[in-house]
Amino acid sequence: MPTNAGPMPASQPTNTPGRMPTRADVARLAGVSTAVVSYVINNGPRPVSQHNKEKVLNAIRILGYRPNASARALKLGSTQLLGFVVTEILNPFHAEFINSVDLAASQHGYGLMISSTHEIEGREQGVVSSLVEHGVDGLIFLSVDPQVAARVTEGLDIPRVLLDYPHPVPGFVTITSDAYQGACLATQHLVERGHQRIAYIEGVLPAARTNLRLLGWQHTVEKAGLTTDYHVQTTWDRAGGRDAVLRLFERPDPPSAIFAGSDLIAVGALQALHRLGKRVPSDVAIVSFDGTAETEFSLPMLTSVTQPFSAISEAAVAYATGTAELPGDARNNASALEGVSQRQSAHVVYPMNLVVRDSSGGSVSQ
Amino acid sequence: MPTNAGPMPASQPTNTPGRMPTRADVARLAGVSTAVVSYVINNGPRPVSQHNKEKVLNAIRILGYRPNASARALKLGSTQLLGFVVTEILNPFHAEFINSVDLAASQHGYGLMISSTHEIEGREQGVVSSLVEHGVDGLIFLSVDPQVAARVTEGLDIPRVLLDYPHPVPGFVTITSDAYQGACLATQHLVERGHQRIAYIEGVLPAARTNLRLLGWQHTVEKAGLTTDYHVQTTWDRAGGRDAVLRLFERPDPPSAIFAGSDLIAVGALQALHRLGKRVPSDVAIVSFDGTAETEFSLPMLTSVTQPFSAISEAAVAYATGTAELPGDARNNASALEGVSQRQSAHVVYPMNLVVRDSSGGSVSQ
DNA sequence: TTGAAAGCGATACCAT
DNA sequence: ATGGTATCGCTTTCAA
Repeated sequence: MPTNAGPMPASQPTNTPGRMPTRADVARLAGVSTAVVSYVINNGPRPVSQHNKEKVLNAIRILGYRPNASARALKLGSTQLLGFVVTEILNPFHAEFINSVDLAASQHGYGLMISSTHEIEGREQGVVSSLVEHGVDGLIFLSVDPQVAARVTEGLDIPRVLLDYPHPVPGFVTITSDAYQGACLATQHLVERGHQRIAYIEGVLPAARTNLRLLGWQHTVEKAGLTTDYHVQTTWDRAGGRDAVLRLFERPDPPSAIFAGSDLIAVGALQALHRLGKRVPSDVAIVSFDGTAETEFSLPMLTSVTQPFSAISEAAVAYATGTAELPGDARNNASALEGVSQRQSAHVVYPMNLVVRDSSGGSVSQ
Repeated sequence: MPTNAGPMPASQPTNTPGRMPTRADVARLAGVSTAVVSYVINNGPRPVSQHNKEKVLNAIRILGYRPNASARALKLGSTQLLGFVVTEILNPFHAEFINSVDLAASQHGYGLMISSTHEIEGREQGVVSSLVEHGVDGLIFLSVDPQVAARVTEGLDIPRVLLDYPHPVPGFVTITSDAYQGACLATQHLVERGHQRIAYIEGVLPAARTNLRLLGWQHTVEKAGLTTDYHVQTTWDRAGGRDAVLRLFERPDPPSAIFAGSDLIAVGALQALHRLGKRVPSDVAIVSFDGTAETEFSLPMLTSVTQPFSAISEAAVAYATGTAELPGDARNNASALEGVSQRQSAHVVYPMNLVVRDSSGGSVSQ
């Protein structure tokens, strides 16, 4: 036995072995009523004398008492839990949101239940049911089809937030970055570097969704008098970026610059260009979209338009917890129709930023 | 002046729309008692006639009834919730575990509460308290110091699992891959390709933790009669890998092969080698450790020893939910000392696998 | 300022 | 096979 001078285990509570202490135990030990214990723990709604407050705090410490959130939730009808539904956790873009939503939620005093559909068809229903039965106070969706999100949350009277969706959806708060503006930023950056053949690689979007990145690229390219001919569709992952570049460079007159619809696509594109013996940025320049952490450690480092992950996540949590103020006219259509409380809608858009690194020639030719 | 006359009396005493239907509503509509409704929902513990069962199921459908997990948890003392504590979500190694633990948990019918400490000193206490107060039935820790995990869970009587920790810890189930064997695999692979100067780059480990990767590399290198001189310590991230390579190649006789302690380090190393004009694998070969998704899309693709993420996560969930069988002698020290139920311990180790890709010359020099 | 007590919704035992 | 009901831990109104 080493003479471990570490901190001694704090004096163990000497209460009944198998049972967690309850508020009644605290009250008994402190010599007060259970109501007073509540008042102390919640700082209200009634005042407590300093004397009793200390006795209660002491009893709590001695017993190692922890409030039971289930009981609290049952009484109050609020769990202080938020549900986060995502299609796939390993996508770094999603991971960024998971990270910042987790932070924002804990700052608001909320717990976060995360559920991935693992891109399994029809899994949304089960995932949401589980979350709802656990009593989440609000739901945040990422990369989930709004139609599906609406269907599986039908009849629920809790705030629902859709992340990264470019259109308003009745009954939801939609929060997104300005993909059009971001695409313009990215493309304009390449135009200004003198590129004439600027390609756009993207994954396939659901038909219902306006393709704002495409629009931004198109408008910017056209305004510069360049061709919109270099538009390739693929899948939203690394393999997609790789394949798209391979196709692009089968053409007689391949592009000199690429705007990639996501970081993942850009990383795959980088790999393909490397295989083809093309140098980045001297042979081909690239700007990516999203600005996840890996853009800083690709070869070369990726210039990208970045998502305001924190701002979006904070807003999402604020709405999901009911903290955020809705726009003034948002409660206009509260028709009280058939008594179904029509949840308020809002559409919030944040601007994106251009971060110049190496892949666009940012710190090479200038 | 808004005609806002305060909160509307939204609730009508009749078919109150704002209120979720309860078991009593179902019982009333079905014309049975609440007990019968329970028996139907839980398939027991008492039998119910086919006739009544259908009436109840019907009523549930009509009302859109959802059981209230808070009430259930209060009565049963079990939330069907697991807590997952991690230091940092954006680390792809962690994301792999989040993904596979989420999958395993939902397959077991459990919800997952995730909390990151965001690597903030002392944040573990608050994070665990929140999880515990929400009543999680078990806790899973990843990359959390066992001392800290033990301290912040003191006095708790729920299963605690430590992921990716190489030693048994009293009161915890520790689950890990065999890092020693993995390191041997990786190093041996480089030895067999004829490398004489094989470096090992790793991050700094807590002093209390046996450095199994280092041991595996050392033993394998020594057994081959090679030098153990190329050992560099850095940080466990991409920047660390980059810096370590830069240092390594300041030496007069730099290594011809690198075993990287993590994928992130390998990716940073790749970047530095690129800067230095070294080609991978022809000038320098690399094998990485972990086998996260990005190893398939680095330039070149990384040969790596891979973690059995699914197997580890499934075991973790099985233990955390109390489903898994503990080894026979694990309950030996149930001394019932002072009535404090001594939780069982176990240490589970899974083997790693070598996946050969390009960075080690795997598909280049055959 | 404090205590007593009525519920929140679900479970399951004790009756029938 | 079914109904009535005490109970889980906590919040808060009402009474003192």
